[in-house]
Amino acid sequence: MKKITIKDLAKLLAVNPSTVSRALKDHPDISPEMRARVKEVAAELGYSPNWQAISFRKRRSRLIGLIIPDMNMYFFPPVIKAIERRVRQEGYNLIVLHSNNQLQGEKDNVDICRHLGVEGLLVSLSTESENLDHLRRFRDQEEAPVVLFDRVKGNAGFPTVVIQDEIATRSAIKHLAERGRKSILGLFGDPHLSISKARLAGYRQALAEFGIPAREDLICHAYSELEAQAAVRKALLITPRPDAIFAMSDELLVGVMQGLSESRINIPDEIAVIAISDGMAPTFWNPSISFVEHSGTAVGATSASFLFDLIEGRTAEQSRIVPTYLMAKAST
Amino acid sequence: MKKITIKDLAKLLAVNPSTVSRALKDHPDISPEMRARVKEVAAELGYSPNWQAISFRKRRSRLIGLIIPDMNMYFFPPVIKAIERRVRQEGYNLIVLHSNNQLQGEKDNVDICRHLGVEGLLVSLSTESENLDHLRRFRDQEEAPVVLFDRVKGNAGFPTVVIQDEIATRSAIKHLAERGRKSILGLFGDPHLSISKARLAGYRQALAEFGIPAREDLICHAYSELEAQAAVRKALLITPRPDAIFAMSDELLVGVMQGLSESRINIPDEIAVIAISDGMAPTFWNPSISFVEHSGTAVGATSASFLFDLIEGRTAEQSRIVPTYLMAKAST
DNA sequence: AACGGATGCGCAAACGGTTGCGGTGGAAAA
DNA sequence: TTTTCCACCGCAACCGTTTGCGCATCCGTT
Repeated sequence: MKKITIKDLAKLLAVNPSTVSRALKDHPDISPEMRARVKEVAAELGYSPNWQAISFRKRRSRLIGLIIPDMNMYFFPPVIKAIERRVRQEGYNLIVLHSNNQLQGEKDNVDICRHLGVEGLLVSLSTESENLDHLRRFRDQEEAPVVLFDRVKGNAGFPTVVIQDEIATRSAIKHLAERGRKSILGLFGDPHLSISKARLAGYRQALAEFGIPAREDLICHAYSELEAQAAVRKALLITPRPDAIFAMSDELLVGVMQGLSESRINIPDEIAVIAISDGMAPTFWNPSISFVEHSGTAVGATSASFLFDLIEGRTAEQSRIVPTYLMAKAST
Repeated sequence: MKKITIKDLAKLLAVNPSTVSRALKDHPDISPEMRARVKEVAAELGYSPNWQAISFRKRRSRLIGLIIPDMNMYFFPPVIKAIERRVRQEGYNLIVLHSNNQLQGEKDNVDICRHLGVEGLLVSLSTESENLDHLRRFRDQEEAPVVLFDRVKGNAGFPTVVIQDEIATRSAIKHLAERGRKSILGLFGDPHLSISKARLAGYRQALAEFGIPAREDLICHAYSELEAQAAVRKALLITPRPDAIFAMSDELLVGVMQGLSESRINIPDEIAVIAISDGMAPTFWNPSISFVEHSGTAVGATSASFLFDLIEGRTAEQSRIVPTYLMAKAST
């Protein structure tokens, strides 16, 4: 089945292709009657513009690149969904790429995006991404904006979208402190990540604020569920035993719960649990886990909107902050 | 920064663009010396071919469309990751679209794919997709293959990728029966889905095989975690109480566990639990849940490979089956 | 010496749509 | 009646790459 083109329409209507082109987009140079005729025939034959020809001619790909470190089940699914939605709203299309948490993978992905001529890049950094020159090169050579979200690097000269990491952590710790918890195990992710740093800072800050002495043996960094589980196992041996646990992410929360349920410790009587979470995982257990909501949907939507504002030159902001809310459940 | 083109190279080398084009792809008409010269200059100036021009000229988009009903956190993340990997291996790019479990969304997505000129379509159907004419039209008009995976419709004339639904279910029920469980609550998804039908069939079949009378009050269809939770709640009131639960998916398993932990029933002493799962969720609880592995990674990789085999005309198969394995844990 | 074939490159059209500019015709203004 | 002006449409170039074909040049064969 041969695709029908503007030239075909022009031949049928005995007019010039340029007239058809203009008529289809309501150019004022074309009479209303002609516009109607053209559109009628176009609709009849089911004409649909050749996307490749347009993006070639206009030198616009209408593509947005999304690079994520890894497709974990907790945070990125709603992010992707929200971004895809927003991107399509703007008439663009989304290319999703995984860096597998490796710098090389991230560089490769940037090259793919450059090759495809994407008009904007949304990046959640890999844990190896100390140096961001590959992104700078992309931004400068392609003259396309790059927005960092969630896993960002501060002061790197890129616009960023994050949650109020310190505040979110602080409100979680405050919640625990108000309930009389005094030795709070803090579980944080890769210490290279800015979110880990910020959340740890919030943790320390809150402890100080509520007069709880900070104990280094209650601060753990874990890279996976298993490591979080091991950290909890170890922490439970400390005397006196911690009376609360804070997990900075869903992944770590899962590890925490695995570690706790092993030793049949009662929540919240013996130990309270709170996390920063999208809100899904905390419902897996009984009692439900209290959490500070870190909405992937909100982060995704905000990042995409930010990117389009930059593409259109509508803003010069350096960062946007997604608010978080404390959701108290039975675990605290 | 102006992008450098073949014409630029040609001007610099004082040759014809066609020569440059051929030299870059080692066309035998071009002498080895010329090839070397061209490639050297190209590398020096960092020439990278204009993707839009190529896909326009060759009438090939090198795009694959992936339409999923909804981005749930359980099954699709590994599927997407595997597909993206495979697609990129073949030098293609992936467009991910969500139908939001609605027929209209699915149709819209197919139109987007048609418009983008995708060369193949991977579809996991929405629950509303009884009629598949929109996919048939796409396949016939675009002359591009369509592969249905996981949420498929049998006998619809499309190549499909599924797991051995009956066998997987049967092995789960067999596992329970061998452990002396006799009243097994079966939780299934939307009855319109072919996977629900097949798994229910496997359930009935296994019961018959192991001499357990089928009881309609132990068969439930749930559309969400909440509904699964409610179904469990209700089933626990039946006397005698069921001594096992089978959940056909991760989502339902979560609901089951929520329902069970409410009433503090001991697993596996009072009730055994088994599910068909990707393998992640079953580790959330203690004891770990036994499951029949339904690997999203395997389904994704198989689907993508199948699609490329069809694109290249390397196969005329009607379906591919992904094997499943019983993973016995402490819950049974 | 004439011929045939291979080798190596250039020419130009083509893909589908867009766009600056130019031209025609008719109505209004002079 | 002539001039001006605008509404409406056509002409042709152009985007970057590919490709069929043609045309030299050179080598080996008869």
